[in-house]
Amino acid sequence: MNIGEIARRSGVSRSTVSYALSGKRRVSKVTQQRIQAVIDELGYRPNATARALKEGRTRTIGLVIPPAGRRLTDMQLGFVASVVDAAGRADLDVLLSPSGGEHDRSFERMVGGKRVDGVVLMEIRLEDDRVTRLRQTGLPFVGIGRTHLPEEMSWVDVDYETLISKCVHHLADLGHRRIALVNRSAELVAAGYGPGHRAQSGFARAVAERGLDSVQSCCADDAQSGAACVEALLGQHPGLTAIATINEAAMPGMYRALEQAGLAVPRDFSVTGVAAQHWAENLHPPLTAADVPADELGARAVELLIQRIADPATPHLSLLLTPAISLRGTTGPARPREPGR
Amino acid sequence: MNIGEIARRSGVSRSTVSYALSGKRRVSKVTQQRIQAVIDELGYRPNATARALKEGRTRTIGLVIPPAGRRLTDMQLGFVASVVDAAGRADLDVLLSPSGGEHDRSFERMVGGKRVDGVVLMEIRLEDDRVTRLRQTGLPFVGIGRTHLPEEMSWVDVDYETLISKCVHHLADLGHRRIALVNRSAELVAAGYGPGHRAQSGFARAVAERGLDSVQSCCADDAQSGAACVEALLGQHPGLTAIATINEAAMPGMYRALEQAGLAVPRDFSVTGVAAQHWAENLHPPLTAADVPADELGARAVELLIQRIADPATPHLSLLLTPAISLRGTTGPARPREPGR
DNA sequence: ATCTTCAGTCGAACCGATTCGATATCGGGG
DNA sequence: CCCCGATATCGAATCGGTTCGACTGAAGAT
Repeated sequence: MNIGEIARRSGVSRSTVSYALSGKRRVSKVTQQRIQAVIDELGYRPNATARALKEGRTRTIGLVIPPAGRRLTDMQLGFVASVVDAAGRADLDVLLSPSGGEHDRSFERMVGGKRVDGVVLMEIRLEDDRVTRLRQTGLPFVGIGRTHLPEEMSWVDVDYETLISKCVHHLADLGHRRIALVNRSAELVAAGYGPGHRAQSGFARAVAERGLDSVQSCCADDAQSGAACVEALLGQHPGLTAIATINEAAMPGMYRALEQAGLAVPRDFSVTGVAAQHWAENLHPPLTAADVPADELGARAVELLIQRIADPATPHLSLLLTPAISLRGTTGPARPREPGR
Repeated sequence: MNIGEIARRSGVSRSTVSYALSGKRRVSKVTQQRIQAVIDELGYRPNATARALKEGRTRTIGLVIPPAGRRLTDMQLGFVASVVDAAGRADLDVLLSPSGGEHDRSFERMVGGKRVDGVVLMEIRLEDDRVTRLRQTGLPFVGIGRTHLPEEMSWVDVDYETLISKCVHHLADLGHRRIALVNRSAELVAAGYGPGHRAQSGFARAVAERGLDSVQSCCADDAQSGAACVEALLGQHPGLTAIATINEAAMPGMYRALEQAGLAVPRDFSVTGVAAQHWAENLHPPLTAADVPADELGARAVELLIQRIADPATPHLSLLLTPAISLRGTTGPARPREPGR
């Protein structure tokens, strides 16, 4: 059933039906009603594909998420949920593409085939092939995250560098002298994952400023790895009294390892870092952390994208958030660990 | 840049370019190469929308997820991830629609506008408007979950009824005489959410068979509610020694409440239920539970859907999984609770 | 030399909408 | 009575592909 069928049954031309539907030209009241009656009777809905072809836009945005296999972190889930939600509010559909670096088929279908009007890109690397490709096609896009040349794109991001630095200063203020950074996985950091690198440099800067002893450590995105990582850190660095981390998924395991080592948080050991607000609040005990408002970021990314789609010539905009650290009681004054603990 | 541009630059007709690309008719070697050279030079990719219009299929499937606002459970995330993954392997794109009951705009766009070749429906209710609508349009669909008339649709599902019954029997075998079911949220159950109802009836059946005392309780999908729920249960039912639950998100809170009540699991209190395998394993302590293979279910749903898309006349197929209970040590012999605990 | 066959290519129709210019009809003004 | 303008509607072109039937020319058969 198509617009021609409606036209025939209403005894008018296809263009009249189209105008009746869109209201872009006047249609007489009787005709309008006759057409509407037929439409209601048959339950007609215009074919979105045909409309997209003619109009040159699909009313769909692409959302590029990390590739299959890895589970999304709570923060990433927050991004996805809020992007989908914000898109829905703007009557845009969302096409999902799980794709990492090199030309993924689904990414290429989406971008090359012009299936979407714009793209929200997650988990951006300092050098990112997908950004290159998007720029080359001229398709509007917005990053949740940014490359090493942030002026040349639109993005929203969390200032991991400053935040981790703040965490370190907070710990130093409490008297901690030896602090570890627990980063995301080694592969991710090696691949140039932005937050991983920026956390490293913020951490390095702050420990230098405060003259602290420090350890950097990478950890896969799951609880077991988190536990193993902390266990190793405790064993190898007896003077360690605090951890700052950006690895959400590892946090529960980190707590567990501390508990098993007989270290109470925050009495014997302090933990802080950066996490989605929802995640930090729901950990047990709730984590003192810089609360990333994932929901807001995703919505903002969509706003920027909609703007770029409307006018691709608009200058690049960006939004760098530096949320405050919420004190929830997982950090406390430094207290030397007893040997063996 | 379109196929006409390629044709002009290669000095052939548009149809020849099309045939060169699709291989559906022979094209001479020289022409083939000339066309390919132009395509490579310009980086041409056929427009997916135009192709979809002509072919009458979009090579896209819709995935209907629970509406915005509620966070997805780990199991639901597993479904989403595996559906997206399986679709990608079949070179299908995934269009996301967060929509619950009554005519959501995004659902209507997707289904009414024929934006997809088929739909995977999550979180199905016993009576489900979306199923009605899909059936009416004739669009192929597969449910992850089923209505109260399962013969009339294709679906994959977990046999919550049997599984919860097994959990109860397992607890009864260990000597527990008073058992609570912690269900999903009251609103969800009231709305006719399938697993909620089936868990209720499986529970009721099993406690009747074993002549047990029982309590049924609903609980919102988050840790805090889980804690509150268990606290209330412990207070109101001193004889309670075990819980069976299907509420993943509440589990961490349930553990916490037990701990705070001074009850050790499994020494003083037993917990079991149904959860995504990954989730049960990663809880601390790991939960004795019927392990739902969420990844497999999603993939199977896509397989069924692909089949229905290829031949919509094919009889309905379904897959009801009843995974075994993995003993991970959160259930043990019943032991009377001391008063006040 | 004529007829067949076949490989290779072209032109046109089509998918289902939107949109522009043209046309028909009608009432009112001169 | 004729002309004008407004209103309502129509027909055709268009978006960018795919596909079918027809056409061309050269090779092979008779």
